[in-house]
Amino acid sequence: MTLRDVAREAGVSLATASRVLSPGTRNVRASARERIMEAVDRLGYRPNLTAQATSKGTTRTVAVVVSDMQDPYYSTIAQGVIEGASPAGLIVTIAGSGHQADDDLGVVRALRGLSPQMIILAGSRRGDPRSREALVEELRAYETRGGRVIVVGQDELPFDTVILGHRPGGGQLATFLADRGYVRPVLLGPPPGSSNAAAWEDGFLEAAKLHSVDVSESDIHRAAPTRDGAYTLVRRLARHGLGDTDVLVAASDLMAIGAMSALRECGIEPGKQIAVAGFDNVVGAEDVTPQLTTVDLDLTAAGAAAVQLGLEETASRTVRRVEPTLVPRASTRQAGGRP
Amino acid sequence: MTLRDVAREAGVSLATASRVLSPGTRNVRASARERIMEAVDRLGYRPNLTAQATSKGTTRTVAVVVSDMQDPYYSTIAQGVIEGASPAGLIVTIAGSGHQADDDLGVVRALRGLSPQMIILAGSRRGDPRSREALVEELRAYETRGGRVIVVGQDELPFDTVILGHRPGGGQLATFLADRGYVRPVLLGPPPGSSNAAAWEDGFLEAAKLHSVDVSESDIHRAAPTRDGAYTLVRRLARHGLGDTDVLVAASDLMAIGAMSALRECGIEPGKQIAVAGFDNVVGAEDVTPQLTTVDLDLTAAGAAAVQLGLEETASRTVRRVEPTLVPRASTRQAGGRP
DNA sequence: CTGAAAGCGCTTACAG
DNA sequence: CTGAAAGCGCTTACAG
Repeated sequence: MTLRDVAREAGVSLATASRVLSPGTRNVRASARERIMEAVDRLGYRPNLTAQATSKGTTRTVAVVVSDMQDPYYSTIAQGVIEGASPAGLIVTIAGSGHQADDDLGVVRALRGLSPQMIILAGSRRGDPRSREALVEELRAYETRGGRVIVVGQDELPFDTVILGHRPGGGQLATFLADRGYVRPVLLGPPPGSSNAAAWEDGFLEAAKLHSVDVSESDIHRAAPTRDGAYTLVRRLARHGLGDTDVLVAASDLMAIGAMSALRECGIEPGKQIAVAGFDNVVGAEDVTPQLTTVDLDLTAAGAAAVQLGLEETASRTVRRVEPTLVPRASTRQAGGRP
Repeated sequence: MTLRDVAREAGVSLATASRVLSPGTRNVRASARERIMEAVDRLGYRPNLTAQATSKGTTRTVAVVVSDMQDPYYSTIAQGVIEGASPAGLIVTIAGSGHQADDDLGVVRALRGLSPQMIILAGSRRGDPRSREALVEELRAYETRGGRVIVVGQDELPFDTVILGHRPGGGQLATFLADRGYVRPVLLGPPPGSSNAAAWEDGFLEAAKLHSVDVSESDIHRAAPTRDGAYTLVRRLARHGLGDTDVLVAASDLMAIGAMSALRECGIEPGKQIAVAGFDNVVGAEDVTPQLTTVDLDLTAAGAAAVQLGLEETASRTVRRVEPTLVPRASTRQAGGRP
């Protein structure tokens, strides 16, 4: 079933059949158009996208690069992309590396060969300068051939970007906690290398300082940005004594949730003896006990915004922001450690 | 940067350059091979996968079709696929529909045009017979052109299949609950149309009957298979009184978690007055209070198994099974409603 | 409005 | 072992 078959069936040339089926519908006589569409239906013709791609140099496809399929942070962005792409008739393709160690570079390389119309980079690992350089170069080359690249999250790459609310969200959280009387926070973040987490941390520390809440380097602990990473870390911390810590502030809900379980197992009631706050507002954040105070990033909107941005032709680097919303819940309802 | 450039740079013909770079590495003199590889490096040549695809009719790509990106059920299978595909040098592409209403058919149609080497169908919506017919036809056509299709989950499609433990898992759970003394279960399932849920239900009911636990049609309630679906349903049920129900058995952890929150808000302590059990063992199942009893399906293994199966040439329909494991936790620790 | 022809970047018999 | 040539399925100036 090729276009040639359709053309023959409709009694026209390959060229006019192509003209009818391609998006940029050129002028074709109505009768011819009809016959062709009929033939398409009758034959069950399905255009070969890869052939279109080698001919036009691009596919009506948007590729999303994520670091970890399993992390709700990424799957929510992906969902937003799907929702944004669907009305535009674009099909979305999600690629992620299986191992933490793999950087985004390899994935982008493979993806480029597929000639998507745009690449949305949602991964947030910063990587060393060397591989960052290589990544940028790879993406630039892709742009040169007409591709669009959109970054979601980090604000450090020279491409059109959708910035999430990590920084202001961290700030809102710090202000909220200070208002509630919490003055001895301990931060649970990922190891260096995540620009999202860095923004969150900066935002938090800045606002904390403004409210005279002192957070020293020794109050910041780092672990793999997963449920288990935080769980293990907090078990260890609790063993050594959490001192007069009055609130645990995690870089993600997943980490916060792991932290809560660890506290509980160490005989510390989360939300009671020590408050807990997360980040992201994932499904499930309101189902743990106590319900988790967090910051909603509206990741779905961010994903959709990325597609929109990719559909536009921008003259220079364009940045779009998605605003965060503080979601206060029971895990920070008790008064602080000190009045 | 095309193969032609590489060939010129290496002083060979397009043909031999192609022979060196293609997987099925035919005999090429070592010196030529070296010069070509050098040229590839020097020029930063990246093969155009879509061109390869139109020429060979297939891409070294595996496409996964899911119903909902956000559901951990699907993202875990996807992760398994990625892990299975990576060593084989296949890049994976995940496609899902944004809306519940869209069936898998449209996605498969679009995907076919991309000529992946295999399509892994993880969606579990059964759809009406008509669209099922169309889906099968579409996939058959794809197979005819050399593609491989693997179904994960449902056992009702005429293709190679990886069967998950919904049926035996449901049975294990029923047996376990009966042993614990629970005799008045209420089931929380999705609306008809999910074959996974149907298998789970069958397995549960069959084993329950074996243990003289009676479950009538009126003990089975249905809602959207999401956290919110179950939450809303259980709020409603609780208002009308849950009677002497002693355990809520949900078709997924997500539903179970929503149910727990609903119970709690209605003044019923989950795990205490009414036990709760889930299915899937998602991240977070051990972080709710009480920790959730569930069944682990090993979805990662299933995803990897699907890729393996797709790599093999099977003579006739081949079925692989992944065994479920019961994970007893605190949410079913109390004695049953009746001794 | 429409067709014949060249071209997209690669692969693969076919003939040396 | 290697090259010239045909072909994959589609698109798009070019010339009617």
